[in-house]
Amino acid sequence: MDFKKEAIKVLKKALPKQKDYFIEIPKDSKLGDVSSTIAFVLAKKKKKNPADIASEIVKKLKIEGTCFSGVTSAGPYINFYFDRDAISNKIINELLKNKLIKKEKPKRVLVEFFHPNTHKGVHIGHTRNAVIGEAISRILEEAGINVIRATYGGDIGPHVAKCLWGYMNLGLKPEGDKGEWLGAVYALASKKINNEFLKKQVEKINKRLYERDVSLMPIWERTREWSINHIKKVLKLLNIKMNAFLWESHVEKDGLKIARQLLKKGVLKESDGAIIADLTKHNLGILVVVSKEGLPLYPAKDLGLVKLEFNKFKVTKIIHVVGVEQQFYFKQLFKIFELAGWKEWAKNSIHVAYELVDLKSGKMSSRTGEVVLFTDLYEKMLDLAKIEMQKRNPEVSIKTREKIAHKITISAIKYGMLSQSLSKKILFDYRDWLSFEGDTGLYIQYSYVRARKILQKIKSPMRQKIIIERPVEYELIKKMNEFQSVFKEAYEKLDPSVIAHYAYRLAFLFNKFYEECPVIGSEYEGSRLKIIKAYLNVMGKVLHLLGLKPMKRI
RNA sequence: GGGCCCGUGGCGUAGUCUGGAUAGCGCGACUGGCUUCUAACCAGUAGGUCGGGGGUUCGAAUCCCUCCGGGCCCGCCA
Repeated sequence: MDFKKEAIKVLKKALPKQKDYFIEIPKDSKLGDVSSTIAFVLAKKKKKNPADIASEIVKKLKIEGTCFSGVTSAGPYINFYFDRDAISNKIINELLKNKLIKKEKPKRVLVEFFHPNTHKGVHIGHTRNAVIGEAISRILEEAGINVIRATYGGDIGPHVAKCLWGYMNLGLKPEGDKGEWLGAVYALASKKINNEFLKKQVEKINKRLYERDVSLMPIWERTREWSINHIKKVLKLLNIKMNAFLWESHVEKDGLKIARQLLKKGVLKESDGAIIADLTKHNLGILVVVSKEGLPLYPAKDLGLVKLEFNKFKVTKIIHVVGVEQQFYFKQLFKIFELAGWKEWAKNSIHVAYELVDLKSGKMSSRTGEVVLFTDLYEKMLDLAKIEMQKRNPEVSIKTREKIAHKITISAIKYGMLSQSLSKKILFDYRDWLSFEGDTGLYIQYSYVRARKILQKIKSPMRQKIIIERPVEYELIKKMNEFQSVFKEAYEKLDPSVIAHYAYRLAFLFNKFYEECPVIGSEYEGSRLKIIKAYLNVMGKVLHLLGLKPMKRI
């Protein structure tokens, strides 16, 4: 139900010639459900007092037969009021049909996200990326799009060479999760490799990797597998199901070939023995594609990747969820697509940029080991959730408690990563994250569980009509009515934080409703039951879009 | 030198695209509310030059200009 359109219909009859009716939704329902500031504009033209104009307009407005029950002028503002019961019935009935979103024509889109490298740890920066990517995937799916989830990681190159150097020379023994342990080896090796002699050794290993030196392959394959297992473990904990794992080692050869072809075609050129893209004409500087050693750099690999992604997966669009620090790089890359004559690929490659997760001490660095690993955060939060569960619900079996604690933890991590705007850095602090109070994932889940519990306990049939007894009921219904426009905004911007912010406002109003409006045994039981059902529909959808599993109990 | 982003109470953050009626919210502090649908909740109090200055406008946190502070990117990492 679009409130603004309803108000425009009424205004149009009295003022047919206007292009814009300056409609807005007042923050405070006391000031109306919809309002117009058109009097300001007309006052200026006619050189009259806006308040007088507003009251003149109001006299001309006819609301009989519309969904409005009143319209008044408050100074220069024209405020429309609904018949709360009637409009609430209309909204709730719409929401109960559960067709909340209009589906688009089916299309195939590839969302590329997460991007952990092998031979390095999976840290909370990767986690933000993964959670954003998954939420974007779900938003697209909700709109009717067929989504391919893919992750693309570096399993070859200097960082792998360093790690392998450490593995072969530092005499360390694998312990615990071997993939995670490799991350530590990488950090230690980075510290040790501090002179030209050792750097040369690492360079040699790197070269042998690209040459697929048979003496190095078993060790590379084995360690790579450890990392991939760890990466899959993290994805499982986050409940993310990837359709494709793409690795640099799969695309680097083809990428190199393409780079050489583009060199021949004159799209790329040679400089100091390297192959570069000279984009200075386009104000995009210079990008080195192949090193003077003849090794494919990141851009070359991306050339191979884009071909694989568009051709193999038959998608019309690729969304790259990658940190904002690579924004300039993606502009360069997409420009190369254009210059190479791949117009469709250039047009349909999108970079969704988000800010990084930093520590209070500064940037995270796998190289120095200055990172918060995903598993560290997860385990600390899980322990806390378990302790709280034990305090609150000691009667519940340990097994059930553990399951619930896991869900609480994942909800908190995901919501925490999503509720901040994409353009804002997350300054990670354990004190903030080790709390399940206030604006957290648990708050959202808690409101949902409360709604569910009431529903379970009610046996009486649903009353046919909504009766608004308390203002909060009306506020909650209006908030639920916003879902479609909120979804549309998130979809158009490819920004899940829009949904997360909405989730909090919605849960906030529900908790208030819960506090103020007894349901079971109340004379409004039937009406409120319907509100709760609608809430479960809307919040259920919202939780899903955020990648959260709706909880049955806490 | 070129480009991008951020700056809102002690801390964190929404609102900025699309200007509108007293700038929302969380944490922290203080106060009150569980024999009542689970209080990881709710209500209330204190706390704000919306980084500074100029401009546009009937009206600016929001648009434009400028300055300040912080972060990121720009030839052989990814």
